Amino acid sequence: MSELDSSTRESCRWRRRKQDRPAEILAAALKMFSMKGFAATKLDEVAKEAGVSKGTLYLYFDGKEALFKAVVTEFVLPQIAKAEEQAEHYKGSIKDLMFKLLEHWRINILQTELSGISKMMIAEAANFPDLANFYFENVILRTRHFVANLIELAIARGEFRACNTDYAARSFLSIMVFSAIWQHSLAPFDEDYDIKEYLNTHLDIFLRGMLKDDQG
Amino acid sequence: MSELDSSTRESCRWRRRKQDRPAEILAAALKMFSMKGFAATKLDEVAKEAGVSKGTLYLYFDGKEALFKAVVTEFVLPQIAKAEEQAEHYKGSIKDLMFKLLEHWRINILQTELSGISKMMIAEAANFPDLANFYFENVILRTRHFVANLIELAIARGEFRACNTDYAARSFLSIMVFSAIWQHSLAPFDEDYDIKEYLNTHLDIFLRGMLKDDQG
DNA sequence: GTATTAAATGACTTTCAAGTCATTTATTTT
DNA sequence: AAAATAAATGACTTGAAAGTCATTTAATAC
Repeated sequence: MSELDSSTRESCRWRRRKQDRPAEILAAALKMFSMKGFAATKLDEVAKEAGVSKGTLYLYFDGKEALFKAVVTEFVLPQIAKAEEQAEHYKGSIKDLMFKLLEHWRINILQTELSGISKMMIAEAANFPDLANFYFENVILRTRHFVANLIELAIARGEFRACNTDYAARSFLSIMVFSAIWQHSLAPFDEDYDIKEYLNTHLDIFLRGMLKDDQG
Repeated sequence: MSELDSSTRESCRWRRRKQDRPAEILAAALKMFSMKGFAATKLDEVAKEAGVSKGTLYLYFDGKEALFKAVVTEFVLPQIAKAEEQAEHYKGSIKDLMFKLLEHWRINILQTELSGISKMMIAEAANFPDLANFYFENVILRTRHFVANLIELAIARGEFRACNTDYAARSFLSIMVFSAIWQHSLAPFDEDYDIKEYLNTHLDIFLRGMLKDDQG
């Protein structure tokens, strides 16, 4: 009944939808932050995108910074959890797992709005230290530990040569983060840039540099 | 005489220094753009840093965008020319040259204000497409061709294995650009981050991945 | 069907920074 | 030394966006 009402009552200037508003606002915020960055995103735009007024936005979130933290918590952290889980149950070589992870990154992060968050945070960290600290603690450190553990495991298994696992993890993650940054900065000017080719070439070089000579 | 005057005449509210103003303003702009990025830099701040009023700034430059292009032309392009020249006269292996280039990058770019320009441009490209296009054409493409040519030479000499030189160049440059980005974004939160260790580990992996098995 | 509640609005206030220009004053010319 | 020139100023205009709040109105309770 109320379903029918909602689509037929054109007389309504707006409807009460307390349940759905937060999610709709967060989706709009993700889109705008990803497209324009933190400072350049106007809350009026987020509100418009979410189909509400700016006042409503302040009804559900304390302001711009709170909105961003909510976006990270809602959309980014679950992705990390998913990667951790995938690794936990993986049976093959670390080399193969890294291919899988990078493929997942390309399809589910890079080519979606999520990659805009990586780029945004790194682009504006210097101007928003509180956000930067939040992101570093919750996203960067957690991801780095995850990758460093993988590399340690690969060394223990005799798959990778011994090295400083912390810095090797930074190298691997640099590839991913840089691809996100490029995607949202100069890639539009880089006419025959092929993301897949870029990631594959980079991973290929990385693995040749990490594998023991008898592996491969 | 005029030297003495300039230091003793305290009564002057300001002095006419048409010759020196542009360079002083550019140095101030480099500093501020590097510290805070393009959008967040206020021209009042640049003026203050340069020891002039905002009006004077507009006397010498057409506005914020013109100021940035002048900064790139004045400070960034000469650095690329210097690298091209260094390579031209280099006698050793490409591997050794790459070490040298990365060392030069670390000392003369990364740890100076110049690295802030790399970071700034990539951080804000999406919001300033005109600047981004200028930077891509004049800085990125030129640098990429430079590195791709080096790699091609290394392959021709039998030092590197055959590969897609364009994408291998992107990989190598990613390392450098990412280090600049990190320096000006999350490095301040990354407590035991060691730039030298990061660059060396990354270059080591890159070269092991590129060298022919009999080289090294 | 009337009263009550609270979701939603959007005009308003405030703050901030880009860009302008009439005025001031250092320097040069005569 | 007076007149002319142009370097430099800073108060002002303009516009934009964050955050507020008195009012409106959809939904619910009685």
